[in-house]
Amino acid sequence: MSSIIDVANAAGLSTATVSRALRTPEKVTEATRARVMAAVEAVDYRPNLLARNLRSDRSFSVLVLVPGIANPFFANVTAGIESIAWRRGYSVFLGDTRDSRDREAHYEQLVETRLADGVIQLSPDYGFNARQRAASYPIVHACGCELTQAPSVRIDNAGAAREMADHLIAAGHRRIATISGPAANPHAVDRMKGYRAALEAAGIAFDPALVRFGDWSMGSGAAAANEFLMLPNRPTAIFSMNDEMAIGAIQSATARGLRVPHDLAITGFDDISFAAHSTPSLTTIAQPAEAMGAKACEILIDRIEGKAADDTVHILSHELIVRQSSATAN
Amino acid sequence: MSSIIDVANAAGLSTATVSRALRTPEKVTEATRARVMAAVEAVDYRPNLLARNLRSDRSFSVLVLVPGIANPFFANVTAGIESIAWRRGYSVFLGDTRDSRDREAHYEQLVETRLADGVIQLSPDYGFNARQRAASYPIVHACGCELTQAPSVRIDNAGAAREMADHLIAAGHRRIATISGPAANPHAVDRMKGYRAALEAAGIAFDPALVRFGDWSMGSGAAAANEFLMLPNRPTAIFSMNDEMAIGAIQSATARGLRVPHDLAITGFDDISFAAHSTPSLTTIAQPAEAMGAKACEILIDRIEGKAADDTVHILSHELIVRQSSATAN
DNA sequence: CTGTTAGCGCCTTCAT
DNA sequence: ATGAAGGCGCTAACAG
Repeated sequence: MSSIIDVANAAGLSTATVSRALRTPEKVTEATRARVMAAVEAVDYRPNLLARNLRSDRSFSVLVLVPGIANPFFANVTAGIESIAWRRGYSVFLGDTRDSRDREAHYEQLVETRLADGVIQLSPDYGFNARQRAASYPIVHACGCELTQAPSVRIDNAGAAREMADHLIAAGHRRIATISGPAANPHAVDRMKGYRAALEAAGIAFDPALVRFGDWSMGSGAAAANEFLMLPNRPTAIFSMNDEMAIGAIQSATARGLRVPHDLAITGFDDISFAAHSTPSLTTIAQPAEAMGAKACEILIDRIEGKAADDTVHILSHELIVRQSSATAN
Repeated sequence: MSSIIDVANAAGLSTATVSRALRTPEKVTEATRARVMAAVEAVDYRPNLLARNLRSDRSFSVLVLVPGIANPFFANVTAGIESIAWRRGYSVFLGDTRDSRDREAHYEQLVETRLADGVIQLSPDYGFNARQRAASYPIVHACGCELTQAPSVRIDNAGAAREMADHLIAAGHRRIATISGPAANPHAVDRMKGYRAALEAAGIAFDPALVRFGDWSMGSGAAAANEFLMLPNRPTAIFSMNDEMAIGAIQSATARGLRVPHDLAITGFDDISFAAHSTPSLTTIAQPAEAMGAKACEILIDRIEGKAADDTVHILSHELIVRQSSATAN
């Protein structure tokens, strides 16, 4: 593997000149630049970025901490991150935490050992927030909750949930069940607020029997729906806090011979690609997943490079997408 | 940021001894080891891995080239890769090629510039295979096709497609349409072979009118199904070459008032998580996505570390999963 | 068992 | 505009 020394020898120049010709061409004669390029070609030179990074104490890579890359929503956020990182010349380390605090901590070592210049956190988890305060390196949250501190990107989860519940109420529903995420999950907490606010505004009493906590998986959504449907006075609508659980709920309802939305309306949250193609298609809240990742990545790299230190909470806009699963019965 | 020198000073030892105490504890006294540990603690030392990697000319990271991380199947393969990389102390760079040759080439620079020790390729693309031959660094294919060279991991795509078509034929179908991936895609080519072999064995003439080429997306599956269903003599079954297109096909069929599987059987390929929860649930071929990624990663790291240079094609077993979408009519 | 020394490949003063 | 020299932080000889 040829080094810059080989190029220098081949070109009859010093390594310093070669370095300059490659990195700051304007500081070098047109002629020498050509000589260097020829030499690079001749010895098939590729800079050793390990060395360059050591020298500059920068790695030009960012770490993305994702609770699970197999989750389509997070995968989309990650895709948004990658697109910006790519454009700005950074690589991305994939840190799949699998919701494990231990794994998360291990991955943070990548930054502390100089292998990454900063991190983008996709989990809204509190614990990490707390430690973040003490962190000496740049962190940006791409999927924040109300309590997430700046710099961060998020949507108005409570507001979006409120809109969805309002939508169901407007369609005439009074018994609206909800399939929440894990009780302590910040996104679930925020969305629960919106759900309850909508009920209250409509004068509908909150009924704990109409709340079940899933784990965001389709199976847990199916199980929750089954329980709701065995209730003596069963709900006429189910507001699920993500699309996967809603899809599971549709499956349960259909298996019991119920027609969605005629007998039971079901709504999701996120608008993953499968929402538009489920049977029936799923009414949901569209989150700008890629844009959230992209924005977070822009902010992070700006920080890393010492540009304007954005210290705000960016609230991107969501959108209620009405599809078949909540269409007004007729 | 404290360096090994700070630790050495704090402990009253040389940097070499500190390094040894940390990396090869057995070469050092119990007592000095304790002193070093205390000093590490005292100055809050974290090794600079940029420096270590330069010294050893190794990066302890692998690059995964994935056509699109938002694709659930590839996301699962990637998760399998990450789990092994994690276990063996490697980090993973996410190289999302978005099916672009240009992006792929750029990402390969990570290896050539010493930032990654090897690459795992998820695309079965021919072009890359060709270049691979000349590559000077370790490459392993995780989702190979028949033409993919070793070392690689794959399933028997033709065999699996054959099984699926046989399954439909056994259920009494004679007009079996197929929604293929892009015509030149190696996986599509392999699966087409199996489809045609099954027809031939059953004495069913191959009908080009029953073949449509999608792009693996749900939308393309829906469009293809629509075309099939407008045919004067329409098919009674559709064999889709992935689950997404099958889900799109279910949507089209249902929208036209057809019942699946009663009026039209539909099958997929991959067994992504949504296959089991679609309405109706989807008959498909289960590919061991995580295991494929994991195996490929094991092979790659073994190569990197100079262990047994596995130079074989690993064919993992698939499984036909029969669900509602192809249940025998009754 | 520990210390001294050298060098991985690059870039950046400091000279010229 | 170019060259010489030093050093980023670490570890692997080589001595002792």
